[in-house]
Amino acid sequence: MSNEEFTIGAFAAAADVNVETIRFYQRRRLLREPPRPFGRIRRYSADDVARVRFIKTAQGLGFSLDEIAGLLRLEDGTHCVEARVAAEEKLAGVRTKLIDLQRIEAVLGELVEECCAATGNVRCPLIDALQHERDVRPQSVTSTGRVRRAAG
Amino acid sequence: MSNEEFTIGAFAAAADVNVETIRFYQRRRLLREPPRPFGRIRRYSADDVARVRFIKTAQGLGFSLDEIAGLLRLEDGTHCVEARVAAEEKLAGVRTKLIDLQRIEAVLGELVEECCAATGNVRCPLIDALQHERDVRPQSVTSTGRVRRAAG
DNA sequence: CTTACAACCGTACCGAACTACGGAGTCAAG
DNA sequence: CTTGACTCCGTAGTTCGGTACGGTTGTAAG
Repeated sequence: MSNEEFTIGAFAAAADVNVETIRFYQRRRLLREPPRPFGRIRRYSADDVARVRFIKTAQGLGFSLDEIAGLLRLEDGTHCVEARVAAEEKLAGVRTKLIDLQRIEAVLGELVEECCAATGNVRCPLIDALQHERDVRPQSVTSTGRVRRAAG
Repeated sequence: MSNEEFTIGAFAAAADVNVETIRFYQRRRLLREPPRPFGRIRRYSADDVARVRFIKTAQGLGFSLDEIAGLLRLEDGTHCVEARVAAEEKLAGVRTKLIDLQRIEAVLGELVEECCAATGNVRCPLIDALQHERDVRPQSVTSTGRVRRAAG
């Protein structure tokens, strides 16, 4: 099942990415470099393909390559306790994302339902949907609202 | 409630981004440039802050600035029919993201629960979680698996 | 054994999304 | 009415995530 069957070209095609992307991920240590038996060509397995697809999916969900590396490290069996702590943190982040996405989904769903029903609406339902728990008032450090820059 | 009360500095601080990010978004037409009455300084409202927060949240969910511009355009009331079609498309994408996130959540949750319970697992549950419906077999265009590059 | 297409590898370049810089103008406090 | 922090604006630089290029080596078909 997970024999080394793919050349890098077939591997890239199967994972639906560029060959250069594979090499790039190898440099970033997101993918292994399979052994190259005596100056021969490397071969890849279906597991590698799944791994790349996972990376791509996670990226689409807003995770950076560093974060994805962190997720992938969770499962390698070693450093059990750290993994648990890290997993809990990731989980919290994932659940926040889920809530935000669900709000967007709800609003988009309504938008499709009602469509033009609400003419003359001034406020954006999409933006309002994500208003939860954030403090938005001016910080009035001076009477004119002068404050230090945020480290964006 | 939505008076023009913030200078750009206070605005950026309230939205937790860099001042330059505000200007950048204005150039990208993601944010309005409030009028500048006779060589005076611009002022921003709490609605502007909410808009920036929305942009940042949507980015964290994997939307590009162009996609976010599309989402924001959905709500401006005009072009009703196109908005409905666009919203339906966005909704489909959002639901895919939701499913993937839920799978990641489930696996992370289990990871936290069971932790080291499963020693000697070879396959990654995280990756397996996202295996749904994707075709992963080699394309064997020739007997050696030579195929065109994917346009990553 | 040639020949053509891949793999290999280092380096250079690319677009997206910021981030910094510098010089001129604004403005509130002293 | 000066001073210093802040705004404005154009342009240049940075980081992230690839993508392209070009020369060398591997390899399968003829």
